Amino acid sequence: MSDSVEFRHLEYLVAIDEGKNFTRAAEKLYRSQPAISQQVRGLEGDIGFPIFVRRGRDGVEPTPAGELVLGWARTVLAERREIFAIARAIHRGEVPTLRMGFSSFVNPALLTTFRQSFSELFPKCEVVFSGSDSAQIIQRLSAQTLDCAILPCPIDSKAMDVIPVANSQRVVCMRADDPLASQTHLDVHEIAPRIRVFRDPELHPSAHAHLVHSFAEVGIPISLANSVANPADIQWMVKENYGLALVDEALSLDSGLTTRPIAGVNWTAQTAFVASKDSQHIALPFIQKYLRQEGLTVLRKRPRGERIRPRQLELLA
Amino acid sequence: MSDSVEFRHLEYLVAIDEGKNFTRAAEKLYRSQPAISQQVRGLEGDIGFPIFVRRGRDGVEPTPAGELVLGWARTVLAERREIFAIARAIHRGEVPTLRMGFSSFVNPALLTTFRQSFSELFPKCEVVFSGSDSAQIIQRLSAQTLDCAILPCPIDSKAMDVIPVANSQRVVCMRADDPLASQTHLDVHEIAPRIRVFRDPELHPSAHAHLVHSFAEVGIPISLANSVANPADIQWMVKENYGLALVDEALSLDSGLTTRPIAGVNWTAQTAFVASKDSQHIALPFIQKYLRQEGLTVLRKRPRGERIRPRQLELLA
DNA sequence: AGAGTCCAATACTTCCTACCTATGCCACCC
DNA sequence: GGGTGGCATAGGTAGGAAGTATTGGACTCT
Repeated sequence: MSDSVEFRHLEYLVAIDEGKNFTRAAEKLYRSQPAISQQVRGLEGDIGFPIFVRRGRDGVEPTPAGELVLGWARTVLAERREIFAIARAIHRGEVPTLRMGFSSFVNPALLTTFRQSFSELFPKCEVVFSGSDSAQIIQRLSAQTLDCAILPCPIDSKAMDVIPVANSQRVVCMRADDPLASQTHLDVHEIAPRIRVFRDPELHPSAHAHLVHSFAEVGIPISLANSVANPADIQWMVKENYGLALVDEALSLDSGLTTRPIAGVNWTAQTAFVASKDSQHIALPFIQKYLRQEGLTVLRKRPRGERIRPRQLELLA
Repeated sequence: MSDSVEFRHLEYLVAIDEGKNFTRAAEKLYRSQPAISQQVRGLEGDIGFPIFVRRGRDGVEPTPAGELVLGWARTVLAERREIFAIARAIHRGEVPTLRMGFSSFVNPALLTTFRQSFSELFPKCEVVFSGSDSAQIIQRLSAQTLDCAILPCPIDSKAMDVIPVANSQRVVCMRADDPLASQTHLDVHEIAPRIRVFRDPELHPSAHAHLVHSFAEVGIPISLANSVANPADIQWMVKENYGLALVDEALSLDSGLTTRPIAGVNWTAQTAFVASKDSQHIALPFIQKYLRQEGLTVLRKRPRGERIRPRQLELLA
């Protein structure tokens, strides 16, 4: 039935659809017009339905079924080019080192997971990581000195392709001997004025704006106090009693510190895989496609034939 | 380069990989062993790298580059079967009516969007909708008397494929003349005891559990009061002063009612496209694939060649 | 109405190549 | 050393993809 359909046919179909006419398609394909005609007729015979409606002088037009086939044909032809380009690069050991940026505020486990998955897919390819602040990373993505990054959301640059990969709770970080530590949940109004350690707003303006917005929703205007550039400094400042801080619940804490969730809010930190839309790294389209389809935690080699299903858990977030 | 790669080659590669040996693959394909050998050699010559390492008596094994190609080959061969089966069904007007369930609590705009998108992709195919409660819908999905559904999350049945399609804020529904309506944001502790109109817990136990959990997080044990089976009844009860209710912000309100957001919480209602994993409807795999890749709002015919990017907005939720 | 045009389909030929059979070659094993 | 399992090579054949030449249908313009 469809077993006789070859890539050749798909190329013809797409050319015809683009040219709106068999003759023009034939020229584009460096074939004679009858060659195209015959192939398409033969194909339509095999599959059992017409792809195009012939309108004589008005050219040809895809049928509804043809539309479906054409859409698929285009993507599958693009995939063929892409896959073999990548595979050839893998074989030659020419997959260029993937230069990956990350903000110090993302959960390091994500980087590890990514690295593992990536090296299973691209065995001979290196990854180098550069940790910095979001603004800097995004600038380097634009400048093509980084290929991709794992960053906290939101990312509002229109030039970036953003794929969410994780979502975790924000909790209050405090000294273990803080009186508040006796409570299992904290009241947002009670702790808000004490939160005085922030990520430097300039290092990720949109994330800061988001935070301000979150506080505003609770009716609390925040006064920016101390700001830091990385989680270690947060912990140091909290320990030295400069104030409380909001941190990712996955953050591994120094001794003497603890965290508590906040009652009444559901503040989460979303983390995303980010790459410039016009980035050149050959593996990127492939990585993005799979991240989109299967998420970060499952981007890995699997037993044959198995299809991973999205995990329901994520929906509970 | 890769232009000479045909589906025939991919079939051979997959058969070889499955049989671990050219000879067995040849038998399975009803070809002679040299035919396979030659095709693979020719292919490897064209693309410029080997797909298999020949280990003599120990059979063959894919190279790293080969692994990548094989993975793609399998999916693309499956797609070919699927696409032509669907396209043929479209042509014959044989795409069976899609029986779609929905909970009365989902935003009706989602159903409209879905229906529009669907009828653009499958022009001759009907959709029939059955509105009911989640528990009932899920049961009917299992019983194969429905093909798919749009339901509020969470869905915990392991037998269901769940694809999130929308996420919206939960707000408090009240009479327009309620004293609280003078506030732009409500305090969760203040309104919690007054929320006395709920969706019937039995109609969607996991969603109810989720709600209870949300309240517990704010330190409020909820006492189940009045329960209803649809949003119209919610509005009626609120109007008749039975209590306040949590509703979707997209809900269109009767006159005399209004809604207000709650400060300090970020309660959202996620809605998902749900189908039984062993559902038979021919169009489902196709629909799911596209929902996963492009989401519900963009599942529609687009100008040629354009690729839709996921919208950054969603990340801000 | 008739000539001109645009385009797909048909008829027939040519030539390529996928496949076949037969055989060779290599590695491993009793 | 002979047997065996497995891929590669050689040479022939037939099916089919592509080419040339031509027909046929639909529309346009004079």
